[in-house]
Amino acid sequence: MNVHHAETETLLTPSEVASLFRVDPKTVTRWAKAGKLSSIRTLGGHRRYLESEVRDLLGGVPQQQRPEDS
Amino acid sequence: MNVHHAETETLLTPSEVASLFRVDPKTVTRWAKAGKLSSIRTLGGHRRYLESEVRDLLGGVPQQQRPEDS
DNA sequence: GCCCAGTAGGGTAATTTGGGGG
DNA sequence: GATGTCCAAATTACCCTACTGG
Repeated sequence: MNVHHAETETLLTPSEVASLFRVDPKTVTRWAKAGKLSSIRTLGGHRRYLESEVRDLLGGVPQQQRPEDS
Repeated sequence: MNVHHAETETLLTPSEVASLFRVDPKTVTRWAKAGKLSSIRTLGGHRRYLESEVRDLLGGVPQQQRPEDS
């Protein structure tokens, strides 16, 4: 059981997530709006993202597509 | 296990890789599909490429060092 | 309260994707 | 076999102004 408490979860800012994916911060916002990425809201309305989820979505290890995969 | 920190890896866009190789961006996509080049996907399906791998594939051509990397 | 980099929001260009044919 | 081009649709980047975070 590795259930971490939310308060111990590291949060990332939009620009930090954007840098990891090499996209614009606005694009990360669209992902959150589209439900592709979960987000926490500050009391002022700014979004924060779960580092663990972002790392998971990054895939960690890039993959090479196989030529004969159809 | 040798899990590299892909999240610290600098990523390149398709057009950037295409410019470095002096080919059409579509050609870079074909390289990725053929498994000749590893790639990461954004949540929207766009590909991002590892700068280190691209540099390596460029064949030992000395690259211009950037003055500031922060 | 002021400062200012970052973010939200909305709108418009630019890029990328995938397929097909040369 | 590999590459460049055309097409339509989807995704992303850049523009602005106003507000939040520290």
